Parts: sequence; C-alpha cells; structure tokens
Amino acid sequence: MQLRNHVEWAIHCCAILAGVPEEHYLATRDLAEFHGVPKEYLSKALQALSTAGLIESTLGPGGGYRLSKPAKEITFLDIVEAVEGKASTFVCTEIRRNNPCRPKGARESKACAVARVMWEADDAWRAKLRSVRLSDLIKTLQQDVPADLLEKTGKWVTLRT
Amino acid sequence: MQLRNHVEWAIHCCAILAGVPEEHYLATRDLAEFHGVPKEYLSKALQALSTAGLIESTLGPGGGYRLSKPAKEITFLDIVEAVEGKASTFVCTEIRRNNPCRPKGARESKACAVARVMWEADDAWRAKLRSVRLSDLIKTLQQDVPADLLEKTGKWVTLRT
DNA sequence: TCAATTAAGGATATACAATATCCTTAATTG
DNA sequence: CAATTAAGGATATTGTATATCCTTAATTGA
Ligand code: SF4
Ligand code: SF4
Repeated sequence: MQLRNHVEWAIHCCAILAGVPEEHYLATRDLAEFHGVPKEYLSKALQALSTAGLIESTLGPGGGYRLSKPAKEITFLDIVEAVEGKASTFVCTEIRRNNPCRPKGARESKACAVARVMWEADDAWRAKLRSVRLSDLIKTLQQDVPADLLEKTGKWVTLRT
Repeated sequence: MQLRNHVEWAIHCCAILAGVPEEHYLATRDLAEFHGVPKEYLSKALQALSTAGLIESTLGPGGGYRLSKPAKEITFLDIVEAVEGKASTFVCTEIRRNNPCRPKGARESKACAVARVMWEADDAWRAKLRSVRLSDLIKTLQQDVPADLLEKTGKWVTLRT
C-alpha cells in the first residue's frame, strides 16, 4: 500500500504557493518546471486541491494558482485527502457473513471488531496529519533549508508571478 | 490508497486459528471455505503469515496451519506487515532535488520536512496496530458474537482439525 | 511401499488503478 | 483579437492487485 506521488507533489506545491505574493498567481507550468514533474499530470493534482478549496485559480496571462486561505488554516490532512480521498485505507468486505454456521440473512448488530481496530489505526494516521499545518512546514523549512537557497528560491518564484 | 483484502483475510484466519486445539492443524481448504474466498489466493496470504513466523504448517493428511505462538504475542501490526510489507506508505522521491536554484550535486543534510511528517503519521498508524493483540480481538469477539454462533463456529473448526 | 493429502511456490492470466499524454473548451488579459 | 491559462474529457501506458493453474516435496495412513 503506497500513497500516490500526487501527495508529495501537492504538499510541495502548497509550500511554494505559500510564498507567492498577495494578489499574484503561479502557473502550473512553473510549478511543474520547479519540481521536474509532467505539467499535464501535475495539473490533475492541482485541480484536486482546487476542488477541495485549498487553492484557487484565475485564467489568462499571469494566471495560475494561489492559496485560497492562510497557510495556518491548511493541514496536511486537507492536502492528503484532497488528492487521495477521504475513504478509509481499510475496506471491510464483511467476509464474516460467509461463516457457514451463521443463519442466512442475519443482520450484524455493529461493525466487526476487526474493522473497528483497522479504522482506529486509520484515524490515528489522519489525526497526526491533521495536527500539522502548512504553516508549520514553512517554519521547519526556514530552519532546515540554507538561507541562500531559500532566498534564491523565493526570487525564482516571485519572478514568475 | 487501500489495503489489500489479504489483510482482512489474514486477520480473520488468525482469529480462527486461535481456536484450533493444541497440536492440531487447519487446512487452507477449510479456511477458504469458511471465509468464502478462493483457496489458491488465500494460500498466498497464509504463506506470507508463515514466512513472517506468525503461523506454522505441516504437510500431509491432517496437515494445515496453526499459530506458532500465543495469541497474546501476535499484534495486528505483525499481521498487517506480514501481508503488506514494512515499507512506509509514503515514499519520498526527493523532488526537492530538482529545485532549479539548488547547486547540482549538493547533498541533503537530512530527510525532507515533508517526508518526516508523513513518516510520523505512518508511525502513528503502526503504533495503533501494534497496540492491539490477537488475544484482544478474541476477547472482543467473545463479547460481540452471539454465544450460540460462537459455539457452532468452534465446533465447525474442531471437526476439521 | 504406495497412494492420498497438503503447503510451498513458480508461472501466468485478468482486472483495475496509477501514471502520463493529448486535446477541446471557456475564461481572462493586454 | 490573439495569446494565455485552468478545467476537464478521452485515451494510452504502466504497474499492482487479484486470481488460477501446475509442479514439487513432505507427510500421513493404509
Ligand atoms: S472481521 Fe470485520 S472486517 Fe473482517 S469481515 Fe468480519 S466484519 Fe468485515
Ligand atoms: S519534501 Fe521531502 S518528500 Fe517532498 S521531495 Fe522534498 S524531500 Fe522528498
């Protein structure tokens, strides 16, 4: 079980978009070039973020994307669920219903014990993702990434907005 | 992103095997019939559990599988990792290396901030799975499942060991 | 010893999802 | 009006999950 690489792309794109000046936009072309990924395919991930209301777009020259709310109000979970969906990683196919000893047509009183545990684990994963905000990532990057690279990157982005 | 159904099958099979009398075995055929899943395919999941050392097998008539240690010493994580592998759900493809502002060939001092967050979430998921033992599941089932069905099922299993 | 049984595991087929590209449409800009 | 851009439909390609089949070797009981 592996997350799609859209997740990595989407998080990076949000991090870059967080550095776009107010009232400006950054185009898919530039995000794709920056990350070295295919523009048309990255576009699908950006559309998902847009549909989820995390980023917003405008058309025409100078158009592109920007965050639609402050980085503090966007969590990792928002981004992950935008591109991976909200469905649980564990899907119960109710194989317990096949138990040959069970009277046919019997209703289950509640979700199976197995599924409950798996769903709790899924919740723990989401809770962790929900606890980290895009603004936290930006802070970490400002500590981790060398100052000169950070500055150059900022300029690269500004040049294209 | 979805877990394979081998996970559900494997957990159920372990739960059934926990009810197999000492020194007895239950064959793949019976486990497949009980759960209503294809025998040959279920066999792959059981082989994974066997390779992981959670269950053990013997050949010949009366052969099959049994737990290779007490249910108290088997966690959900053991089972999930046996069939899904231990690799993280998030794979970092290091797209940060493509940053056009970055000097080529530069070494990264540490794992990217994005990957660290995603890995922590993955760890939270695994920690939850590690905290639940097969013996806990058995206890829950004994409360959830009606007594008569539990008894019938126990007999069904015993008959075939 | 022999025939039946069983797990292990290789080979292969099928179905579906992830990845990737292409193209059309409509909105926006200058 | 011409250029630019996101949205999104259509489709191709690749890879993984699902599923089946078959061979081998170990074990059992007759
Ligand atoms: S145990 Fe839970 S998950 Fe597995 S089949 Fe029964 S109900 Fe579905
Ligand atoms: S952010 Fe982390 S995960 Fe994403 S590319 Fe950079 S290193 Fe890889």
